[in-house]
Amino acid sequence: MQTRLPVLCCGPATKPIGPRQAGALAARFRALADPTRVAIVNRLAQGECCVCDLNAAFDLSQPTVSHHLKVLRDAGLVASTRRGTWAYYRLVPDAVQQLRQTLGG
Amino acid sequence: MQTRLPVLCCGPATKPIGPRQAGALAARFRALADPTRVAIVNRLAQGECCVCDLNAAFDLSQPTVSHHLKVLRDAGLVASTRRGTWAYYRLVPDAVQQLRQTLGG
DNA sequence: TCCTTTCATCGATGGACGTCGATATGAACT
DNA sequence: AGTTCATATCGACGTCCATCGATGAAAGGA
Repeated sequence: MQTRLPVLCCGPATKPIGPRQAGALAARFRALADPTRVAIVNRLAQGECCVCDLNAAFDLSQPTVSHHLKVLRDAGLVASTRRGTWAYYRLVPDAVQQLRQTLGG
Repeated sequence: MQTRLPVLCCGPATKPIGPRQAGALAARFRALADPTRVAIVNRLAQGECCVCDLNAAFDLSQPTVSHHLKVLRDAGLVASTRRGTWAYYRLVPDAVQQLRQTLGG
């Protein structure tokens, strides 16, 4: 897609970004702007996980957890696979790394 | 403060985080969950900047820009210094780097 | 002291978000 | 088909947020 990312922190070659890129970056950061979603991402960082485990872990209603998973999916931070009855979620490493590079990696 | 940070992405030693840490991390990410604030941080990454320049740059009302600066200040991502009539804002590199490490540094 | 400039704060408003119960979808098993 | 379990979607409600105009506070100059 794009070879270089704009950097938000103090690299030696910091470049200005336009409104579109700022909006795209903000949308991704917004997906992490909720404690439940941060915890979900942290959990998925330990490996693939099915929704039923997440439902049991977070003391929230099942629709609420499903909603947060959708937000993370729409942001491209996680992906899901249906295997039989259960749906398994996993991190999308490239997306997380892209955010990290944005912060000055 | 703390020697090690929880990591949200695919490091080899990813550790689970508690609700408090998840809330603190989400609060910081929320400070970046707005296009204007992402653009402000990107602008400050190029060096110190006074508020009047930011007001001119973002086509928003002066109170709105001031509000965003306060959000970033409360999150610890930027700091300000008053010199004479003008207030100068700058990035807090440690805070940004901390977020970066959270994403898998 | 009065005026101007710069920035922060206040109060209000419209829209977005997190949460839930109810319901729909979809897969496995009898 | 009918039943049960696992997820997703829908609709509603309360709260938070971005934005604005108006106002306050602080500094410098006439």
